[in-house]
Amino acid sequence: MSIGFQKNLSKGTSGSLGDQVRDHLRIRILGHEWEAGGKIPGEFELAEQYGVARVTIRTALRSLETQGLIDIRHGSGAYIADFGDSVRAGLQELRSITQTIREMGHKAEMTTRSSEVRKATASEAKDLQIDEGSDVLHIERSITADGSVVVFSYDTFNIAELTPSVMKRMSKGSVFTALDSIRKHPVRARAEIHAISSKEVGWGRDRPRSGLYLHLRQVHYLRNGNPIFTGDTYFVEGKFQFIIHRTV
Amino acid sequence: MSIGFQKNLSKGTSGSLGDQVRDHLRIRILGHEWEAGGKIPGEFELAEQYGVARVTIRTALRSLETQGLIDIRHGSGAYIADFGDSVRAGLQELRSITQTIREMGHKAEMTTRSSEVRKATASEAKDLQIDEGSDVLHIERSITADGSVVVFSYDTFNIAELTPSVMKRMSKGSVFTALDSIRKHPVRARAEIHAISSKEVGWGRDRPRSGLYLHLRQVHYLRNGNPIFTGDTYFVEGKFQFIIHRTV
DNA sequence: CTGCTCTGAGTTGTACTACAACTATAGAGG
DNA sequence: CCTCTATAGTTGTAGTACAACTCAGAGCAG
Repeated sequence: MSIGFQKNLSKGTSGSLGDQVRDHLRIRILGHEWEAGGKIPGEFELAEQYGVARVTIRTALRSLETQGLIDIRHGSGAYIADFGDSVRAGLQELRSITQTIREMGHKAEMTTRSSEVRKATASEAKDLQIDEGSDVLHIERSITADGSVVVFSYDTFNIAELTPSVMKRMSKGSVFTALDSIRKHPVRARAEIHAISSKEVGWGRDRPRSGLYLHLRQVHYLRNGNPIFTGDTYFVEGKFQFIIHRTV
Repeated sequence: MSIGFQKNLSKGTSGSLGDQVRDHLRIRILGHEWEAGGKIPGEFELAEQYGVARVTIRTALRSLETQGLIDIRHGSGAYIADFGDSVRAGLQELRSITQTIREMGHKAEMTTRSSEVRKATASEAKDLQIDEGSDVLHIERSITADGSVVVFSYDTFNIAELTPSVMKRMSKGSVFTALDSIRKHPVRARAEIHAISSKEVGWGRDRPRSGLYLHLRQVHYLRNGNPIFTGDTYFVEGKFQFIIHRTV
């Protein structure tokens, strides 16, 4: 039985066949199609399901193994890595925060505090690989899960990579889906992680008393290696469970 | 020209050929054999260098791409991801802390504060998938880089997986190299990340004033899926630069 | 000379086949 | 009941072939 793969998913997915299969398999895994520790179908059967060659399945599985989602055992099969439900909030997967919150079963809302075009600072120019003083778009937002603030973010975009319509979109919804519409979806990010205790970060009456945050200083890159935007994201400690899967 | 691969590296490496090639290529990449953004040899040439099939090279490259070390472009080649030097401290790579410190060019020292066999708590028993009250080995250590404390760690091992000689080794050197000697090297870890401000964590006169730590709550797993040890690792904020590469 | 299109060599992506290496299970034999 | 062995099933590696894509250079039009 074929899944009718390319036709069903040609809109939402992109990249090579192997990448499409990987993304589709990830959805099936996170959707609990197989129980934790359970065995997924063999490579031959998956190849038949998707209507692709076994080598294509293998590239997808290899990627999922490196991400820690599955465990491939020679001569036996591929098994769902037993990490419990928390796998969904994997830090190393570059995904929309709001979307992640929603997939965990909570209600996510985003509020834009300010959005302005200004000149790049020295640090921003260096990260974005542009000249100091070039125009950048700076956005300050907060994200809530089930009504309580979990994230404060300060993002700065290289305006040369954007279009006016995208800039408008970003104030309303997810940054990632907005960038997706002009095929400028970042495929890679480099993040520095810090613990910080500060009263200066958040705003509003819902700002946490403790002032304790997990701070991600990020630079997002396109497939061609160019940086598209940089930002400081502050996760309110205790409100957002951060999981990371470490592999050899 | 062949690298004489299997012979040179059969001691230090393990796993499939693809894993060995991946590990060797990672060393070459981190050793700056190619400049950032530069192109590495083609798959055919690498296959010839290592004396393996192209499909084996591809599995290794695919893994390195998922880890964010390289960027593969269809019809063009594989390029070194331009992240600067900081790639060496990648959080998602499961490696010895002391070894990571040394590779960054600093002097690493480890001090064991205490090492005792006791009964597992409920939480430890759950993480290690053993019965509550089973014997576990609990070790408290601190790690310094260039003389200043960067890490306090509290680790708890499932004693059933250990041998007496390994337990002695672990008090002296790296946990990972000790476990390697009995082929119980963890291949995967699940870590929760927290920001914490506490005076209770560290000890000694070098304990940081701020009490601000990046807290990793980890469970380490063997290839067969069994947990081998769990632990709380506290990184002194500001002393250790944490980098994470996020990919789609 | 400048700028454009097109061609072609080079590279990665996918398909197919074949066999080696390994695993897990069932069954024979003690 | 236990141990060993045979065997079917699965992943790992090799080899070949071609498709899809990239990039630089040749060639042409202006």
